[in-house]
Amino acid sequence: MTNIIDSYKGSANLFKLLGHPARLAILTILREGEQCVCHIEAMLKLRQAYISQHLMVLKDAEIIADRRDGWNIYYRVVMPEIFEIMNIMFLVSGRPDTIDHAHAKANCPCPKCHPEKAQPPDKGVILSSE
Amino acid sequence: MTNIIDSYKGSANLFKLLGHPARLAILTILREGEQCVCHIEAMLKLRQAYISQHLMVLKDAEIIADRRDGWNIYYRVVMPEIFEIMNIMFLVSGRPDTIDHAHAKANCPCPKCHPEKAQPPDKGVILSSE
DNA sequence: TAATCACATTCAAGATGACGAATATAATTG
DNA sequence: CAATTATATTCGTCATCTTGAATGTGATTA
Repeated sequence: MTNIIDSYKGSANLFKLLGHPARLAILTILREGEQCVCHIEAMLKLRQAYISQHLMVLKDAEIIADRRDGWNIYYRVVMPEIFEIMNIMFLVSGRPDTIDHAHAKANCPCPKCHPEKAQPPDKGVILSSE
Repeated sequence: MTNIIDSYKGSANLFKLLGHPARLAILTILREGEQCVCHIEAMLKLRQAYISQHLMVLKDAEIIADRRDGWNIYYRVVMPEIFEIMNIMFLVSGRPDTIDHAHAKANCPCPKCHPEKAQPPDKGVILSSE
């Protein structure tokens, strides 16, 4: 523990998590704010279980956190410095640091992507309740 | 290749290289300029062959480059952005981004660490015979 | 040219990570 | 409560990474 090498383990472990293209893609999707799993699924066209596995890894490392809202679970980044790191790396690697969400919204069933379904108009239009 | 995930592979591969404590330590040692392998060896107290293996990996990725001078081979970082990335990560992980070279110089036999041997003042005076 | 020095390379076993398949769970709806 | 929806977890196999041991190589010196 008093070893020089060991003192780099924490940083190395975080870098290791960033060393996977799917996880970099997921984090980029979360750059503009929280998103549900189905949105990520629609964006990346990867199996849901596979995405969940990566989300679990990122959550264990406390890079992201989740929040449930009804059927959906929304993930968000809670370690914003990660984006600064990614920015520089994307610059070096010649990769744009943003990603287009538009085309995914059509395929994502969550209420965030379909606000018109969020408050079913025929339910009795409760504009303000308790 | 037209895949979103694939477009992150380049960045991911670089992150993967940073995902190893020994490599982070080596890069930190090179932060202040080129160093020979024996210096890194003296700093980290790791086997020479092991260090060479990591240096090879970093060189293949064109993060570092080498230069031979007599018996010694000096390595230097040729991708300075890597330090900006490491700076941020070390800040997040609570690790100082510098490393003390002083104690290693005593154990490193290279002429850079022992300038007095670099230019023998008088070749005739042999204080201790072989 | 043989010995020495600094460093590189190869090999192999063990450890870790990736990822598909199948299954489980919590919230919601009817 | 049963069915459905969104998401999580477990398991097993295959691939990659790690790391020690042994050995090879180029530059230098005697």
